[in-house]
Amino acid sequence: MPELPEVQTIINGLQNKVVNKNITKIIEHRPGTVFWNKKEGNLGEIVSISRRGKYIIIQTTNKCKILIHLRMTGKLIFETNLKKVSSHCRAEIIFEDETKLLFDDVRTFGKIEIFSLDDYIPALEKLGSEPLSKDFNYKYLNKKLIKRKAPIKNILLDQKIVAGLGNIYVAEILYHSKIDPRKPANKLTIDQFKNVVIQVRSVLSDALKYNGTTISDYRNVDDKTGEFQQFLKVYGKKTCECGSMINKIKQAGRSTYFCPECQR
DNA sequence: ATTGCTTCCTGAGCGC
DNA sequence: TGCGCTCAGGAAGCAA
Repeated sequence: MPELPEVQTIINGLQNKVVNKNITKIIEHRPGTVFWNKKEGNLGEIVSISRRGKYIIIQTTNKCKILIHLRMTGKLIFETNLKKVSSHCRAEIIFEDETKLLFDDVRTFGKIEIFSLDDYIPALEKLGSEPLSKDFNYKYLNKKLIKRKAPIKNILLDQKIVAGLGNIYVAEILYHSKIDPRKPANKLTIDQFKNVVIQVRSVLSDALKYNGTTISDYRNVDDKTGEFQQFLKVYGKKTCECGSMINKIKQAGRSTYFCPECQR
């Protein structure tokens, strides 16, 4: 569910709400949600909140890193009433001033992991380049994809190549790039790589501007929806602006939407 | 090394 | 109304 723009919107919302707050405790309501990769204890105050791919990274004064992944249906909701609990509350991060962050997650795939600051975190090390950074350019794509025969759709979903894209944005990016999602990655031309890079940046920054996309579950820290769903061109659509029907197929077990006329 | 299949879990929406 | 089926934005783990 939450992809880069949604995760970034959540982080932006957290900045002026929880930075500098002292974490009293983390309550786990559902086993299998919170993992301590170090001795359980005081985390201290929140120093910074950042993002890598779809991971939220919270650093604290006690040399800890809290890694949060929302997976499909996870939400982080800031709540000033300590007693209030959401419908699928899996964990709570409680602050000294009696405010808290609710970790709500219907499908329970999301995780909160606590590490020491200098721990090696394999999940982060494996990630590919950040799509909005300068490292992500056509040369990088060309180098990474030259031997990849899998469909370009599958490759763009691979976090080891680009970190932060999910099913919705990949569909939109390939639509704007006018590329057939079934096309083998190594068959793209240099011009197409260049175009993909441009469209990745364009779609993600537009989505960020509109606080992400809400299809069903996604909410920001104030429990508000995003607005980018009104700008989607193919994902979940029946017809293309060109008049032809949008095709819906399965790729690697996930639904792919594309316009057979506009995307070649 | 790369690929694609399965799995984790709950809930919504559909047809009958 | 209710049952059973399919589907859902992610990614680790596994086998081929």
